[in-house]
Amino acid sequence: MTTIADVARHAGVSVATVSHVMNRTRHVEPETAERVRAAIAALRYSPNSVARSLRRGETKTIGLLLPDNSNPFFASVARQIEDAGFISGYTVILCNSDGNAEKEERYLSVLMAKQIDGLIFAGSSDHARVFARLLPSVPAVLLDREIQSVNVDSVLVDHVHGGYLAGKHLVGLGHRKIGVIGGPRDSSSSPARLRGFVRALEEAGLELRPSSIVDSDYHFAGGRLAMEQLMAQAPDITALFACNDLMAMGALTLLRSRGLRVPDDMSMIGFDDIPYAVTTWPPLTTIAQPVEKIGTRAVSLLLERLSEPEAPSRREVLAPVLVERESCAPPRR
Amino acid sequence: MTTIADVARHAGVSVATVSHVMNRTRHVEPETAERVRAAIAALRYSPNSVARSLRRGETKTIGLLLPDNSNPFFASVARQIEDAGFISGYTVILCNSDGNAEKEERYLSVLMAKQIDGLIFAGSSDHARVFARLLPSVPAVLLDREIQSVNVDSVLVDHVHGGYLAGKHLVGLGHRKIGVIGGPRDSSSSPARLRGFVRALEEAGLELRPSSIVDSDYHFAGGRLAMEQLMAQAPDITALFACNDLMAMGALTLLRSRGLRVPDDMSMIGFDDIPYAVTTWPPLTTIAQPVEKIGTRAVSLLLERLSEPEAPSRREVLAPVLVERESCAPPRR
DNA sequence: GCGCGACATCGGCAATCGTCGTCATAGGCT
DNA sequence: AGCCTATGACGACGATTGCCGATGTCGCGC
Repeated sequence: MTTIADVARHAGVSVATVSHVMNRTRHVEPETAERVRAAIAALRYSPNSVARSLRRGETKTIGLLLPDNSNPFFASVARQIEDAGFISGYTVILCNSDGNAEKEERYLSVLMAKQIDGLIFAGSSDHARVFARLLPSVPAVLLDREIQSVNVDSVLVDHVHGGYLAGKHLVGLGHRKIGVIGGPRDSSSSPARLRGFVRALEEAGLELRPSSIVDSDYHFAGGRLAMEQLMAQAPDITALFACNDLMAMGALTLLRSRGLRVPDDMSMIGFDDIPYAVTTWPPLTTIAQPVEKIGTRAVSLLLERLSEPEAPSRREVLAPVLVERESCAPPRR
Repeated sequence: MTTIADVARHAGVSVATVSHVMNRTRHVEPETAERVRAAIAALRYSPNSVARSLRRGETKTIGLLLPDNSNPFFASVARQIEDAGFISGYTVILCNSDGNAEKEERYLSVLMAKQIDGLIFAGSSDHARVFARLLPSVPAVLLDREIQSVNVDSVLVDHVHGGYLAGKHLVGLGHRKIGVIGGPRDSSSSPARLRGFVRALEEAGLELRPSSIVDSDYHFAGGRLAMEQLMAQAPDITALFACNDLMAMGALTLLRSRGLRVPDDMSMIGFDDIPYAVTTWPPLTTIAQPVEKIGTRAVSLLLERLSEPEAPSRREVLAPVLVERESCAPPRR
């Protein structure tokens, strides 16, 4: 390891001068500066960020804590965040909590110990506890959650509106008996999507019978299972709203194995617009979350807070949009 | 920020004692230790990892540099690596290079400056340069690449064998005219897969006509396009080998839009076994890469090297396996 | 034209960030 | 006296930065 002292010696100046040359933090005689730069190049010196962080009190690192980076939705968000962060000179530490509160807490402790400059947190279920203890001590941006606290901003998606769009679309096509596959009850998103969906039905004078809704887990296999149960409970439905695309895809598979065709026998709409929604047959009509925006806005909010720690906390609400593909049609019966 | 000195003061001992209590690095009178622990708890003290890293010369951090974490294959690998690393007390810095050599180099510099303890690198194309300059200075594990160098291990998948399995499977079903959609020529994997595939054909006395192979880019849209071109160039093929699942899925979509049915009119086999391969209709027969193994083995190799820096470098070859689903059948004509 | 003080320019010393490990020391025991 | 045992003091680790000192430049008054 070559250090700044080696460079200083090699260039015949003090370490202070080397530091000032690197950081352009005060004027240095051009000739001297050149000598320093030559020494840096000759020794292939690269400053030790750990030492720098200790001294400066900032690590140029942000923590990204989410349930599962292999879920395509989070994968995209993570990608956006990593990109946006890197452009601004920040590096991202990736953490997968599986939505497990205990894991979240462990990760948070590690991240705090590592002195991250900021945190982007996609919590899953109930973690008010975690928040209360740890969050306010580091600038943070919450995804799809909010708490009232200094230092914590939120990027939210208007799930209620998304659900409403989904309902409106199906109702508009003429469907009257509609089934639903819900996500986890303790997620922030699924209940909201449902709420909006129900409102759309009500506006059309329809109601959602308890028998035509089955809760599941946001996964492919779960969607398949839920669809099976739904067929048994509510065989007369002509359309389906799945609270995310993965479950919609699972449901699609089940329908096909039963010889039912989409959209002829059953219309189907999902939520998220993951990249694989175009991959099914028929391509899935869905409510798109603005993934790129979520990531880039989260980073922006975080960076702005870093530069202005005392600003009032902000919540940014992004609008989902309906993406019509080919899995919805008017009912035949 | 509370520091070890605050704890020492609060407990009425020296900082050395506090440190030794935390790290169990020398005997401390139980009573004193208890007092120290109480102080730690009372002050909610957590040691500053940055200072610790500077002092100890290790950061408990590994860098993960890959083309794109939103590609489902890499997403899964990243997940495995993050999990395995965390269990052993390591934290992961995520970097996306897009396979761009310049970006790779920039990321590597940053990672080195941050004093990562080790690197897991899924390089994409030509980066001998990058390697030569930077790699040997940090313990590293290469995914799907190898270079001869101390300090660098490799986890490889036997792509040749995978391609061979694919070819064998199609030939075994009776196909004689087979099309291929290739990946990027400069990737490490695609040419190898092709090589194995061709060997399987040759063993059956078949040859791969140049007109029945189209190169693409490993993406969904690329696969769709390639399939279109292939239909024009080689309309008589009865089966297709796509060098990855995403392209297979694209091809599938195109076939469907042309009114062709899989596997009745065209058999199709992919490569990777991404989670969405079960999601298509029909579910995709494919050559599975052992994703979990890739991640966990990479971490193991890295940790072993960290504990034994001078050990001879190792290459670990993992075997892909055929996963039969429903996209292949004997030819009808 | 000369002498002197004010001021700008440039570089080095040393303190500092928080932790850990080595060496030193005080006390109690045999 | 000699030897443990338990703990404390202190100097790295590598970089940044406030402060001071040395040198050079300039202007002014006589």
